[in-house]
Amino acid sequence: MATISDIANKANVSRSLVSRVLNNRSGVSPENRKKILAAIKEYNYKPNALARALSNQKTQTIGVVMDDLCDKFVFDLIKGMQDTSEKLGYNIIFCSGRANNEVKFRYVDYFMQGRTDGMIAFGSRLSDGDVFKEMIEQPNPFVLIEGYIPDHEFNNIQLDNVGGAYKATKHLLELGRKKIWHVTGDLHFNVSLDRREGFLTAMRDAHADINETNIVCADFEEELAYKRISALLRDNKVPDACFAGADKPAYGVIRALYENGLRVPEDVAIIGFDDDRPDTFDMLFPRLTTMRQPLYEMGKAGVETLVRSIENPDWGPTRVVFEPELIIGQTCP
Amino acid sequence: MATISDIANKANVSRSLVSRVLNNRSGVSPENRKKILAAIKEYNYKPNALARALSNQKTQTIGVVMDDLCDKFVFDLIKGMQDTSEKLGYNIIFCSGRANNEVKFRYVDYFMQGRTDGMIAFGSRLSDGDVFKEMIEQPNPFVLIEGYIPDHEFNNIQLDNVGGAYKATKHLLELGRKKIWHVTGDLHFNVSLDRREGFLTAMRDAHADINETNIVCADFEEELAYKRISALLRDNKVPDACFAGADKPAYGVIRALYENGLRVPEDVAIIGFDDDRPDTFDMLFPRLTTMRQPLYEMGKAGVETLVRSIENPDWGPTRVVFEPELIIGQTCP
DNA sequence: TTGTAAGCGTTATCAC
DNA sequence: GTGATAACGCTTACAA
Repeated sequence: MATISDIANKANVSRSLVSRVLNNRSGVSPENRKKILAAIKEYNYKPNALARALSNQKTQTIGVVMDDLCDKFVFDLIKGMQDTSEKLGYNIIFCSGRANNEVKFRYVDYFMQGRTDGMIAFGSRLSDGDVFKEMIEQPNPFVLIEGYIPDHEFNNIQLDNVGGAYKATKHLLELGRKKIWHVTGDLHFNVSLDRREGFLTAMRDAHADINETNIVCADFEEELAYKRISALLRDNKVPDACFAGADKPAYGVIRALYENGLRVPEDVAIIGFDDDRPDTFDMLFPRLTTMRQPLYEMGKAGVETLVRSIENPDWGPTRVVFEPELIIGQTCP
Repeated sequence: MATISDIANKANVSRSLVSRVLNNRSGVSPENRKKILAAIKEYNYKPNALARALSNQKTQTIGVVMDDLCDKFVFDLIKGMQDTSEKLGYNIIFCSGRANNEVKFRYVDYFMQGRTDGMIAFGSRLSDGDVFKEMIEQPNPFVLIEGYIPDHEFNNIQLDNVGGAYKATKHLLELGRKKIWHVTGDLHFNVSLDRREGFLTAMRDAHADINETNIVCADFEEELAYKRISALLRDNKVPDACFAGADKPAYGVIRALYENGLRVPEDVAIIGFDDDRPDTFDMLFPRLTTMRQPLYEMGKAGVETLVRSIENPDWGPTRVVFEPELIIGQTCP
């Protein structure tokens, strides 16, 4: 690999002059500039980014650690982060812990060891707490999206999951439904706990009869929701509405209801969460009523917050909370 | 940020000793090792990876440029690359050009400027040719998956798209079907051209009547395939089989057929390509017969090939071609 | 076992 | 306009 010294030698000038040309600075005679550019071209020379970053103390890069890169649910988040970092002049690179804490630790460290100007972590597994604490104890700028740590101040982008679940449940109650079930997501995730809490609060606030309520856990899985709800229906238990903590299980619920001769939304109203639509066959199913999560905007806010921290270290920690929006589909009357 | 000098001062030793401790090398007295470890802990010190890489001339990192990170089709590819780089002791980071050539160029450069030990690019847009040529002209190790450049030798992981399409078409012919249509993917992608070529060759080899054949382009889109096939059916043209250059359009074809009262597979047999299943509702549709692309293995091979090039620069360029596998579903009789 | 000094490829300061 | 020289943070002969 050619270095700046090779170019300097070839052009018979000092490295400083080459550096100036590379950085488009003035103070180089036209002849020298020409010679230098020629040498750069001849050697197909590219400045070494590591050396540059070491000297500048700036990588112009944002690192993102995802819980899992392979989940179509996070596409909009990724797009929001990409578009925004693009606009703000930062490179953005992604990696994922594959739902494995040890790997996640490694990548947090990886980014923090000077390779990026700051990092963003996404996820809300309860077990992420350790990883997040690691981030708090080091000096690089960072932003947590979705995840949080109690009793600490840091850059944080959140969705109001409790409030969203409350709103969804209230919507069902206002439709006159009484026997409302709740299918939770994986309870190892904070979002699931929060949504359950919002559901219960709304029920209590409305003095709804919790005796008729069944809460089942479905791990965000369509199939599991299908099985658990089917089992309840076989017991001759029947709700008149169901709030699912995510869209995938909501679809499982619908399938179980169909197979038991129940109509949606006439017999049972359904609300999901996330606005995470199936990628094909939209057309053959009722469009799900759901709480939309503004993922694109959350990604955008994450990058903006991070860049502000990078470029203006004196800004205090920023917390942004987004509100989920009720998307009216065809599964509520 | 604490540096190695800070630790050395704190522990009252030289930087070399600290370096030895950091790299788990012998030649440090127990007392000094202890003092050094204490200082590291106290300062929460992390060695700067850039400085280290600059000195070592090794980043222990693989960079991957995807055409688009936000496409669930590439999940298995990503997993294959992640698992394999994990096993081989490399960090792996991803970025995507968002189907934008200029951005893709930037990220190829980004990785090549010393930030990674080598890189992998995935994609087969015809317009990628320029980006790929850029890669050929620089000295860092790299692997192209799916993409290729005529008349050049380099590390390349390929799927035999021509052969796969040939096999798929032959399968339909052997079922006794004669009026076979082909729905292509986006023709700005090499894979689409190759699959069309395989289709045509198989038809010619079987002396099938091409007059009855309709070839329509569907850009990998379910909806577009639906529209174009619907239009043909309205013209009272009816096939007895259809080979789709991807699974998404295959589903669009099925929908159009259903709406026109045609049964699958009785009236029309369907084969897709990619084994790219819809994420929900599998159960309500006939399982598609398709040509499976071993994406996980391709990702694995990509990383293995790259690491071999990195660690053994004398190895010549390696080309690996995978064969698609016919997956029997319910859309062929 | 320990420390000095040179080197990795840049940038920036400051004489000339 | 130009070129030494030091600095960025780390590794590694080599000498002590």
